[in-house]
Amino acid sequence: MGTGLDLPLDEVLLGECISTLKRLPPASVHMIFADPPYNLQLKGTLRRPDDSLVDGVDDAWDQFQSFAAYDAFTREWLIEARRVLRKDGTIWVIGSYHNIFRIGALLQDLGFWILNDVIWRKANPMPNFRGRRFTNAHETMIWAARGPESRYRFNYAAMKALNDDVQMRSDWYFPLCTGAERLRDEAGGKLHPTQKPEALVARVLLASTAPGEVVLDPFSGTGTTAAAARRLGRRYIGIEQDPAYVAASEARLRQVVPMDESAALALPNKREQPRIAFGVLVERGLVPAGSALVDRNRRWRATVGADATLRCGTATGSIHKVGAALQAAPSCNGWTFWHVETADGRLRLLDELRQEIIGRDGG
Amino acid sequence: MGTGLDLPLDEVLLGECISTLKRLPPASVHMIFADPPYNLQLKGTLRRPDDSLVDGVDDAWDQFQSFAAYDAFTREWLIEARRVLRKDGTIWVIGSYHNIFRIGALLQDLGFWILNDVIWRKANPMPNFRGRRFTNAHETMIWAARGPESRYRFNYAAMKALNDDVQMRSDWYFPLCTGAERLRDEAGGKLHPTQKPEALVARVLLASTAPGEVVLDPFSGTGTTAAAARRLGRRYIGIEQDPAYVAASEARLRQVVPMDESAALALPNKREQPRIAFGVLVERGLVPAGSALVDRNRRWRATVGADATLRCGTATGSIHKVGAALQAAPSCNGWTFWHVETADGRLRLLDELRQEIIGRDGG
DNA sequence: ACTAGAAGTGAATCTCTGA
DNA sequence: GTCAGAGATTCACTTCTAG
Repeated sequence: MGTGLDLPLDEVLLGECISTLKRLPPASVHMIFADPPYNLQLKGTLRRPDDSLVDGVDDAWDQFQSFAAYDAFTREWLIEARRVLRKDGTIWVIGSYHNIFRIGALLQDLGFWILNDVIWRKANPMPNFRGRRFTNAHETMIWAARGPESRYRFNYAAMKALNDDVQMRSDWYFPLCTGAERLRDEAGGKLHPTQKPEALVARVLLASTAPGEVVLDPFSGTGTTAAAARRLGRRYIGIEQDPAYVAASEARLRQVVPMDESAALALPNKREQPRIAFGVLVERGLVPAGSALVDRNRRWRATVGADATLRCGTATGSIHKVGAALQAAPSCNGWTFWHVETADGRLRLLDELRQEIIGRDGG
Repeated sequence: MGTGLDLPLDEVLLGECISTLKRLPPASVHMIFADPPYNLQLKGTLRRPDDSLVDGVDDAWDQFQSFAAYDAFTREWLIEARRVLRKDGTIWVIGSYHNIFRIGALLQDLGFWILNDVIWRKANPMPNFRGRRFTNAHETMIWAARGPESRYRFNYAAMKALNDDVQMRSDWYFPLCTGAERLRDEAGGKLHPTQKPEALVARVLLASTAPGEVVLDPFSGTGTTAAAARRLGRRYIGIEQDPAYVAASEARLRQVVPMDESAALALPNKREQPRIAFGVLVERGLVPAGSALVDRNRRWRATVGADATLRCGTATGSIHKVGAALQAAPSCNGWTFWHVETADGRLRLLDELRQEIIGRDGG
């Protein structure tokens, strides 16, 4: 056991992933974005949990050995990631067909609850040079909550806004990280083999974190997650075992200018807005006691009581209950069902009146 | 041990998947297409915002006690599938995030060699009605050879021809199986809860089989694989445990008219309409978060958020909504209303920037 | 006959707060 | 922990119905 750390913030920690994770306090980060090694066969740098090197091998038996070693490594860092994750936090893991199936199965085995798999469709993938397969034009990200009961964060309204007011789908289209964004080594080549586009990670952060929350990347690499977090006003912790990448990250992060707080703030979900009781509208005289509410088609007309209950025929109760009863529906959102009639005969939705109050004094 | 079968051709066999597979001779089929149970684990009922009921998959065949039970079942049918597959044959398995990771890991564990994962992007997926996740807009197909040394078939030229003479990518865009193609029960409802579009399976067959070769579907359902195979001049074997589905398949297959290969390759390849959201301009930095947009007369100035929402006074929302709110108009096309200011003080319409992106990579 | 609008539907792990 | 109640939530496409 190494020395435990208080939660270090806005740092890229130099160290091996699993042992460094073990030094972080439990239930301390809001979100984890992980881009783990894809496959031992390709890289040859995979280490067993005891830190011994796994040799590249290609016969069937050793193939199995390799998968087992990869699984052991994956299981161990995922266990630590789950420990470090707050109860209602989520994890994102990106991979390709070489490793993502093993990761997904282990996530499920360890109790994580998959929320979506999200496809990164590459605008400019590398072609298949030998013409023996389909162009490998995507990677897969798994988004999972800590468990099935987690009350995780999903910035639905922000994602919808980002997608021209229709729900964001599970397939995302982004170009590869190229050009000026790509970090270079001294020879002008790419510094890191798999640097991810910052825009991809930014959408992940925008979807599943709030400004000020803490994002952990256990395979930090060139610091893309940290850079996106810093730009969007999130706190970050990176873990990276290669000192050259840590140094490059730090240089990179010094160049990142955080955006204005107001720009980083996403459109709030309606559930997150302050709750206004219908009674407030009555008390403030926007809907006077004794006045009438009608539905969109003026099919029903209900009377408002001084205690903010509605009455329509035999139905009595909250705006929701009466709306549901009249339509014989299992439920009804009274805010978007009932209207007041203005002096000139137009209808105004209760929800509009509520929005005015929220806009005026924040509830 | 049941009685062994000679290879039955162009039949849908009535029987349970694993025991029926065991009766087929080894190394006898060229390709397997499998659409196994997804193990959805749906709990309650789900209603649309209009209170209508969603008809979920609640069939007994999709119920498993645990991941372990699902894995045991999967392992067993995959072992038999591998036995039945010819040495140079390939297998396709389709699934969603509920099951595909387990299937992929087991394929690897059993010695299959993954060639690609292919994404079926749905043109018209069911939305996420509660706004708690991304629209689940795709399913995943894994394509694997029997082993790493297999000399598998891949009809590279045919795929390229189908895709306007560029390499076929690993993300495919198809609509759901609806309308006249969808088999109906006596009440006019869907006969099978998960019938796949024949066009999807047809592309699979065109990619990885030759005319006259034998295609096996161990979860035949309504016989989509058989129908596609018959239409494309391949031989087929289906296995299906529900007699009603077997009967429906046979009626369906009688209607299928075989076509020749050149006609199949000349089929129109419906392309997706490129749709650019304003969020794409923000994410790619063409309109950076925190920057300002103005209208033609510079009467209004709005700030761009990281989620592509605009903010101008109390108005917040999409470029369209904020434009409408400021003008007190019922609607507004934000693309032709808002401008960015260039360094030299000129105005550039958002619509121009969008056209540049469309021209560059189709979004 | 044609068109506009309404109705229906698809592999879905689909809420959250406060008492 | 449970439970009641407030209240948030849909896209693309096909088929049907009314005019």
